[in-house]
Formats: sequence, structure tokens, C-alpha cells
Amino acid sequence: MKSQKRTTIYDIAQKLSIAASSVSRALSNSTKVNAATKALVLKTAAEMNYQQNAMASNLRKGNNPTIGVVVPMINQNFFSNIIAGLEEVTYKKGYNLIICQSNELHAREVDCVNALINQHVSCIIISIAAEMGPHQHLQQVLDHRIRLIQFDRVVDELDTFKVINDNEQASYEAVLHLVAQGYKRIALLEGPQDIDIFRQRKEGYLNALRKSGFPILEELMCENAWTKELGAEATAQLLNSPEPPDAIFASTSDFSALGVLEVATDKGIAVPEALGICGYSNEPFTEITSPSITTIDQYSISMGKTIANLYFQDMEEFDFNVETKVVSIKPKLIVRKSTSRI
Amino acid sequence: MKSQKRTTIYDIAQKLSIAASSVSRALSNSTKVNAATKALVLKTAAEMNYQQNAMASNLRKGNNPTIGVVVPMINQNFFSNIIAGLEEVTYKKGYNLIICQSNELHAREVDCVNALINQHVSCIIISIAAEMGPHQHLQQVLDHRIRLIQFDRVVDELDTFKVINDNEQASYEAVLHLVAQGYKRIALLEGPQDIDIFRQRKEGYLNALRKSGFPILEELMCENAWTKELGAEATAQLLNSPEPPDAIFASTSDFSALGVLEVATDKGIAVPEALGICGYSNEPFTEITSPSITTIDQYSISMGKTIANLYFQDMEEFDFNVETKVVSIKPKLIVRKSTSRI
DNA sequence: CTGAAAGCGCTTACAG
DNA sequence: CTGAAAGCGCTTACAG
Repeated sequence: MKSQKRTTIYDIAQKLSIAASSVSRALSNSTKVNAATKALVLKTAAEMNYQQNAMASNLRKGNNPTIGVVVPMINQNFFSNIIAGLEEVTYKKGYNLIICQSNELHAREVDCVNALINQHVSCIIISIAAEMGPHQHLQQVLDHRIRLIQFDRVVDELDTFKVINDNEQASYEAVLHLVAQGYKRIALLEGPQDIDIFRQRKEGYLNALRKSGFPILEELMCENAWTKELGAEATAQLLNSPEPPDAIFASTSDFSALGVLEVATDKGIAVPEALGICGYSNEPFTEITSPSITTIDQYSISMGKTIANLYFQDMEEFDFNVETKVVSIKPKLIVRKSTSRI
Repeated sequence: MKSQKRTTIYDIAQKLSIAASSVSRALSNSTKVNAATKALVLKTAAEMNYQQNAMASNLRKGNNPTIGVVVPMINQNFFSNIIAGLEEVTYKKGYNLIICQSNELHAREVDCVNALINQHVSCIIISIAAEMGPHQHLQQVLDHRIRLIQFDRVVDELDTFKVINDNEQASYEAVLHLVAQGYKRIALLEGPQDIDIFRQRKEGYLNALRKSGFPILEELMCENAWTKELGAEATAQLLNSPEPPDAIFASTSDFSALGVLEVATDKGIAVPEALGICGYSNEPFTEITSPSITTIDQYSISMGKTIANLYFQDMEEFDFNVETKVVSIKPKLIVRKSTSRI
């Protein structure tokens, strides 16, 4: 038992005195096999506790029904929802999912991608780490004829499928909502501007100001305020300035918005009456703060499903429309109490 | 380019007019190879964009440095933290992680386990689905000489490594804390009693009542109150009863505790003065409700690391102490405002 | 419908 | 240090 090897197709063949190829055919449910033989093989395989060796099978067949996923952080709501969505679709197709996290580090992202290339996965699905670097590793994926799908944080120059949120439009609508609620001095907490999604969100903010005939004021835009702590710091500065804002759009995340809310509460500033707050991501907690926080839902689970479906569609369709390489999902503004003062 | 095959060890060998075995040795950094040859091979491999085929290598070596993980839900805080912890350790060891989710369904759990056996993973790490069934699939894992580590929700009868929380002790301490705060009628929201962790938590509750000389009252124990909605329902009933409780221990989850808090708030019942509330899991939101919710932290990330280390320790040590097959992690009571009335 | 043979891409004793 | 050969466990043309 201890050093016993797993039973192979040959063990079954030997036991039944037939050829290994027949066993293989019986097991793979081929039509070119006698029904009686097939039944016997199946029965014997079960008795001998046979389980196929997927490595051998995949090697021989030259394909590996496995998709590699590289995300910055597995345990972040957005990404774990993406993974859950992916898994739901790939499971039904009999695909496995290999998960890696870059921890927002470029070097680690490169490592993960290389490991996945070695694994001969059929597809790599990736959201780029915050610490950016050259993207030869992604070009490598393509060179090795592995499909590549980028999502959320993508490298524009690379000609791959991209599934993104329409960050600009979502931000635009969020800011217009603030304007409609009568806020006049709307501040922006920005994320690192070398990351595309944060640039887009800023663009949406600027467009909404222009559209509303509001001035664009440098002093109302705070860089790199993308954690709760940094959001709180930026807020403290904003609120202490001679002309403080009457609304803050924490475009980076709900965590940042939470920082804003805590500082406002500490200072006894009424939300939403004296200060409107809007976050980004629709983290579960935004519903239960007091007041609840207006935010933007990214449909992360369904985004995961969309990504996976894109791969299978691309695999299965003959003339997949190359024009539709970028799928943009429109996020939804969720209006809650933190901005409802009318 | 389009139908080009990936370069193999043979392509390199041919180009350099040496044997494939030498290429293999050079690539695997063997000592039995001339330094000059090795350098040449490495250079050529890079030029030819060579990447090893892990399937072939693993098949030949008869081992697959991959760990399969089966969890009920990937996108639940506890589990995604476990996975993050696992990944941190396995990444450093050069192992891959294949992730599956059972969606709390037994049939799907069986599917996942079988797929992982086929993959010849080295180890399967699992937390059992809520919908329980026979566990032959787990016995199969053992029969196929794959290591099995159970965590959190485990099957007791199976002789495998188990990494669990000391649920009983944690519940015991939580209830003693409620007693110390002067609460006299402490209700329990239970989870399904066929799941071990929920039985253990109930046991801790009962022990604490006995220890405190409190009566055990059936009318204060509510079955299957393990979601926010069910928690809210149970709470409404409890608070409408002739002798309502003055504290509720939502032993199932913080979500359940949140349901309690919402009902209490709706009814205008002061928390913690008139009603104490304690949850379980230390979900991020417990910190930011008003009042913040007392709960129990399960150290999920470090639990993930512990699990992974257990595997590697078992692999590497010669005489691993078989006695230590169950690792019990003591969760920590986090006292917050929802129970602090003294 | 069945069998014998080749081969997926690698690694590793075995000689030299 | 290097090469020729065998084999990991499977699948698939090729004959029959």
C-alpha cells in the first residue's frame, strides 16, 4: 500500500488481456469500441480504483484545459469576486484554474506569468500590479501562443482582449450626481496616475466639472489618496484649507471614502448636509456605515463570468469578431445617504 | 508564427549539435555538465525563447508540485484570506495552487476532488461543504497517496492533518465576557448542527453558562440563524418574546450579528446598554458599524500559512510527529462597543 | 472493432 | 563531462 503505484491503463489492459489502446478508447467514450468491451473496462477501472493521469493525457493531446489567473491580491473583494465568477464558468467547461497573486509587485508578476507559461495553460487572465514595469512577460505569453485576457488594470499597447470598467463614464456620472445634489466645490481623491483606471476616473471627474461649468481647481485634487489612511490624511488637509470642499469623490476606493467619513465624523461635520461623500467599488461595508456611502458597483462577479466566456467564445467560434476585443462594462452608481441631501 | 510549435529541448540540442540529455542537464543546473556547455545552452535557450514544458517534466519525474484547494466559496472573506495565506507560502516553494469552489454543494465538492486527483496534485486542502454527504471522495484522495489536509470544517473520522480553530474555547470566552459585562439572559444564534464548527461553538456557549451558574434555556437558542436575514428573523422573535434576552451571541457569523444589530436599531433598543451583541469572524465591517461589533478573529491569513507549512514540514521531515495531526488555532476575542457597557 | 507502434517533452540511470 | 536509450502514462493514426 505504501509504495504502491497508481493503476494505469496498462494495468487494466493486462488484467483483461486486451490492448492498452482499447482501454483508452473505452475510457474516453470513443464510438469505435465494442459496447461489451467498454462496459467491462469501465467496471474493471472502477474496481481497480483507476483515475486518469491528466498530465500524461494533456501532454499527449498537446493541450491543457487550464486557465492561469494573476491578480494583485486574492483577498480583495473585487478580485475574489472576479475569481468566483471565473470559476463558475470554467468549472462547467471542465477547466481548472491556477491562481497566483502578484502582491502588487512587478517582479512577482513576472514570476507568476512564467510559471503559467511553463504549465502550458491555455489562457492567462491578468490584472496588472500597481508597481509597473516593462511588459515583455506579457509579450512572451503571446509569443508562446497562449491566449491573454487583461482586465481592470490593463496595458493599453498590448493587442489582447481587455475587459474593463468604463471608469471614465462612471466617474462622470458620480460627479454629475454630486452637482445635481447642489454640491459646489467637489474635491477628488486620486489614485496613482500611472495606473490607467485612476487616470480614467480623473478624466471623468474633469469632464463632469467642465460639463457643469465648474472651474477646475488644482487645490481640490489630491494625489495618491488610495487607502483609508491616505484618504483620511488628504481629507484633513482639504477640510483645514481656507475654502474647504463641500463634497469629496474618493475615486480610488471605498476604503478611501471610509477615511473621509471618519475624519468628517471626528470633526463634527454633517454628512451629507455639509459634506457629500462618494466612494468606488461598492464594498459590502458601504451599505452599513452611518450614513451609508454612495458608491459605484463594478459587477465584479459577472465581470469574471464575462471574461471566462470571452475565452470560450474565442476558442469555439470560427470567425470571432476581432473588433470586439475590448469589452467595457458600465458600472452602476449606487446612491446612498452620504450624498442625498435633497 | 501562427502554427509554430514551442521550442523544445531537442530544438536546442539540434542547433548546438549536442545531445538532448546535455541540454536537459544544463537547463536543470546539474553539476555534471561543463560550464561552457551550460552557458551556451542557457544563452541559446533564451534566444530561442525556450520555456520548459512542466507537464512533461512532472510526468517524467512522477511528481507535480501543485496543491489543490477546495473551499465552499472563494469570495468569502475567511476563505479568500486562507487562500492568500496559502499562496504566500506555496509561491516561495515554487508550488502552484489550483483553486476550486464547491458552492457548498456535496456533488460539486466530489467533482472538484476527482479533478484534482486526476491532476496528480501533491496535496489537497479542503474545507467541507455545508451540504454534507458520504466522504468516499476524501478516502479516494488518501488511496491515491495524495496528502490531504482538512481545515475549519472537517470530517472527524478521517485520519488526516486538520487545522481548526478552537471554536469551543473561543465561544466559551465570548460568553464569559458577556457575563462579565453583566448580561443575564444570553441568547445563542446557532448554525446547522450537522457541521462540526457550529456544534463546537454551541458547546462553548453551554459550558460558559454552566460555569457561570446560569440556567440553560431552550427558548434562548435559535437554530439555523446563519445569514443576516435569518439572524434578523430570529432576533425579531427573541425580542418579541415575554422574557427577551439582554444579549445575543451570533455564533454563526458577523453577518448574523449584523442582522441582530439592524433589528435592534429599528426597534430603538440601545446597544450595548439594553442589548449586547457578539458576532464571529471579525469581518472588516464589524469595525465600522455603529456601534462597532464585538467579534472573534480567526487569524485566517496566518491559518492559511500554517496549513501550507504543515504540508512542507510533512514532506521534508523524516520522522514527522504523527501525534500532532490536529493543529488548533486559538481565535481571539475582539471586544468592541456592542458589548462594552461597563 | 481491435492491436501494435509511435510519440507528446522531458529526465535519468547506464555506459563510456 | 557527454551520448544513446528507455520510459513517465497516455492517445491516435495506421493496419488489419
